[in-house]
Amino acid sequence: MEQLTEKQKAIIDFIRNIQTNQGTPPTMREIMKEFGFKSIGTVQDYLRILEEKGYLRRRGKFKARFLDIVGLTTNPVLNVPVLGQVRAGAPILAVENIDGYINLDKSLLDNGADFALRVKGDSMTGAGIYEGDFVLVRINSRTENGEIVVARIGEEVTVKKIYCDTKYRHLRLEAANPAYKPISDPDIQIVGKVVGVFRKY
Amino acid sequence: MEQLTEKQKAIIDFIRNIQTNQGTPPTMREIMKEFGFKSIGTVQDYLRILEEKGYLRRRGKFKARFLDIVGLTTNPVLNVPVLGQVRAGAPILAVENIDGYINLDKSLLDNGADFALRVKGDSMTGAGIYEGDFVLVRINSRTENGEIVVARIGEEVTVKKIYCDTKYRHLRLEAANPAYKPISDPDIQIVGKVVGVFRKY
DNA sequence: GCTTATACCATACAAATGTATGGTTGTCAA
DNA sequence: TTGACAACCATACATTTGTATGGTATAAGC
Repeated sequence: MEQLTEKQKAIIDFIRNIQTNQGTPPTMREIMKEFGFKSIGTVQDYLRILEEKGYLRRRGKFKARFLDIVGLTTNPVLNVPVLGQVRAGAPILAVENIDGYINLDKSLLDNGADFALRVKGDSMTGAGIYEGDFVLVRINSRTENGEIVVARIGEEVTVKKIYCDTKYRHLRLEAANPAYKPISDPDIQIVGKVVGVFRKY
Repeated sequence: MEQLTEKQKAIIDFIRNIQTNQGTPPTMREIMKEFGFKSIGTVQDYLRILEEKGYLRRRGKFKARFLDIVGLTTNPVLNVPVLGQVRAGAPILAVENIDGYINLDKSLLDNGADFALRVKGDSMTGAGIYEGDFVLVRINSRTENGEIVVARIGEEVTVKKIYCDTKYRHLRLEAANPAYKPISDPDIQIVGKVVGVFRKY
């Protein structure tokens, strides 16, 4: 694709932003206002150039808001619930456990996620998961030895590495922090596999 | 929510369909055509009813293609470019450096992000940032000592902790991995501050 | 010097699109 | 039978929005 100047790039970024945020592209006059142009002709020039360079397409003549950004992945967005405190007895995804929702680009995850969980404690710092991080969890995904999972023991929900002691036929949870001991409780219930982590600074 | 008749439901389904498929809602006359109405007034009636019943909203008067389907409204989404290889000389956000785009829920970040970068190497594992992680970066944000930043030295772009040696009046980059030595290059250029991390398993 | 490209401005006009107003017909409940 | 409501039609008009045309200034390249 041909080079764009700074200004040209700013224009196409603006169009892309409006498109994704309000679900419809801007009009030429809206672009004009945004960039402080005093003439609509200026915008016409930019759009013509962007079209010639292959970054834009127009669908039909005289159509309002019919700019198409070439290559704009209208990425499917995943809407996952964020779990708060989990109450005893209640199923993990019960409405009363849900704290809110976040959106995530599907392309960030291979197979989607069923919920998110805010991490408490420092038991997984050795694996790069810190207190306050969001972990994204896929329920009922097949897990391998050593993978990071969300498990439930009674009303406690934790993030740990899972191991299966085939000899004794029970599950073992291990922290990624030497300060914590492995857990081998017969009541361990694997909720799902951690498929992503998000941290905010 | 109030009940809809068959026809009313068909209308809103059509609007939803057009919105998701072509990225912009239909005009009233397009709706008219689709359903074979002979008068624009018919569509006006339907839209009024759907608005009264709470299934539709209009943004502004006399605006083209500004129907909003209630409930389809996704949270504000940030569309950030993902940087690939950075070429020498080129400004960091030059089009040729951009590998693609990802969408992120705005609520995940306090002040937005300007671009994302795929992490290379293991120099920040001590801070929970691993090879392959995406870091989200805000350009020109004020940085404090010890914060994680993206810096540029020539055509190399790295993620490190930043420190200002006031005594010697120069910047120092430190890895979060004892295997790496601090960098004190006069050409260090701070690109932005790391405001988020995302990792996929 | 000439051409080309970028980056603007100004204005008139055409087409699309939303709005306002006032109808008709049929059904169903009070 | 009256009234409310859904489901239409018709037309004039206001406003937005895209198009067309013709400018100016500056810098780069031949």
